[in-house]
Amino acid sequence: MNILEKISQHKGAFSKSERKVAEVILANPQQTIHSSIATLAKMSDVSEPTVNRFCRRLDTKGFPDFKLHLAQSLANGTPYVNRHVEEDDGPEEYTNKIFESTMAALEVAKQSVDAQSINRVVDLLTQAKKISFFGLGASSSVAHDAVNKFFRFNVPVVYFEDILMQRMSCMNSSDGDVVVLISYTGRTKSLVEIAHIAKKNDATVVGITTHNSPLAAECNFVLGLEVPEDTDMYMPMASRIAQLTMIDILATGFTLRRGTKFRENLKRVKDTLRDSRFDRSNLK
Amino acid sequence: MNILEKISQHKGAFSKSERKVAEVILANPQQTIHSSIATLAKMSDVSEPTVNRFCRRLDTKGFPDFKLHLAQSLANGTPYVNRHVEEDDGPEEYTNKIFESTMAALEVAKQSVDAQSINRVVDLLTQAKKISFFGLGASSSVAHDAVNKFFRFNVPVVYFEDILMQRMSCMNSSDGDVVVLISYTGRTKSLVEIAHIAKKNDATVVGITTHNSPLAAECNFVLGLEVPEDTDMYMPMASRIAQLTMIDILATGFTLRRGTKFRENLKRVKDTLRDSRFDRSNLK
DNA sequence: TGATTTTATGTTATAAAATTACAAAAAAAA
DNA sequence: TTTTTTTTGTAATTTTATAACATAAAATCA
Repeated sequence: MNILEKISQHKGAFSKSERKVAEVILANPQQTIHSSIATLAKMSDVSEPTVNRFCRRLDTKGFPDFKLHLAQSLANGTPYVNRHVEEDDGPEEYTNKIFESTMAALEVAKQSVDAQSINRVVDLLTQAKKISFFGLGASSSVAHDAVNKFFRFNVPVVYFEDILMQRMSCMNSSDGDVVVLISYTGRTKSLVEIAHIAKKNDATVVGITTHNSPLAAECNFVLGLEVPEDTDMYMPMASRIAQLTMIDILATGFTLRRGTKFRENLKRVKDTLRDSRFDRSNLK
Repeated sequence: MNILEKISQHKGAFSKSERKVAEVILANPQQTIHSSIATLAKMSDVSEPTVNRFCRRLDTKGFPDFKLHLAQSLANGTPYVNRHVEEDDGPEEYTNKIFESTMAALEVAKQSVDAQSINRVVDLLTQAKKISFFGLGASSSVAHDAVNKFFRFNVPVVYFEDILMQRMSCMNSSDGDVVVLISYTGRTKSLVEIAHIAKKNDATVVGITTHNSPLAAECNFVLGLEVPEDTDMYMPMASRIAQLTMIDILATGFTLRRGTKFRENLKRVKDTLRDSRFDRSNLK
């Protein structure tokens, strides 16, 4: 948990002197981690023990421990300050900001994920007769990517872009089939309908979506993903990336479950690509 | 710069006792940041000043400063230790490892990227008569995603999965057309051929790939992306994510270049989706 | 309101931690 | 082997952080 955020949230609960300390730290966090307790006390115009008490109120063991937490918060890809792209950012700025906000989003997504559910879904997938991946809009390419991964495993995988095809496919599904539905908002009507159809036909429906969404309600299993999305750009960005990471996790879980021999098989699948590529030796 | 990496690189230059310290730190970095110099000295079986000298050799001001650096390295998504998925990892472990290695890969990719080239490519894209996105295998879904983004901008965008269609499309391209080719290795033969064809027909060819690859050699502009890929799993993972981030960057650059009015238009595009979704109000 | 209790803050003292200065030991060079 | 250089440790000093106590401010209650 980012300690800078913690400070600003906690602000109301501080005493007058503690608030002085908080303000100084928030104003120059970078300088704080290189200061001694005496320096910080002087800067905040309070006594040294007050600074110490301030640190303890934030559940740290004391000033040195507090500095450690602070240092980590500052290092942590998740910068406290707003890293949204702004109107007059140059290429350097927006490139860095997008990388950073993507990493920050992954960090948040990581926290929101539940390993137990993942484990159960991996179970399902390894036993599935047929696996379908459907998504619409930005999530369509995620489904596309999922097929690309899972078809290597020599399981029947299905993917359609067309909603009618998706519908028909679900209509034909049956017990033992797994349908994975991908949606950031979980509010895409036709996807919710598909979930309903698939469930009626005894398929197991897995949703990669937000908790408490209509889609989540229709699914047998939900892999919740909470991702902060920068809406200034009116495009889905971080959400897709988190979804793809989830696909990676499922695929990895799948291969682990199947054991070593299976992995050798994967290597062979990969090696068949060799002929389609230029040799590494004749590179330069 | 990650201090843990620095330690292991620097290892040859350490003296015998210093190496002892290095080993103890590398073995339990998390514990180190919560230890005093005395504890660490005892653990390493050296004297306290030796630990202090060790810290200074790594260009830190002393032990406390060293701990700060270490804390930051540990916080920093890029963990030094091998975060590859192992045979007997449980769901909790592999989930966290995949998130972390993805973030680490993005950090590396971020360093490898050149804002100048991005700026030039954004220029090209805003002026293009037609934009094509092609990729094969795992990069195919990246191209798919790119179309999904760029078609919103009301520019003619083209995307085919089929290599023959890709070829024909490039054959028909001409001056003012931009062809974006996506490949992690940059060694996929048919993609290199396509690059050649497109260039011959006066299209501008942009490659999202590794520097020094056959594909890069064929392109007019290269957006280099160096991504560490965990090859244990025999599947592309981090590379796609970095490529997608690059697409986000290009799309963002594009909208920024076009100005505010254009962005209002984007909002309208997004708002047309509203009817296809369940209202947020009738959620629960 | 004034008395009393609680809470917040500072002062002084103490302990812990880190660093410096110097000396001894080990290793390398002559 | 002797001399020089480098490495390491011991002891002293300084810096830093915390504990214990005291005072001041605020809040509660009669």
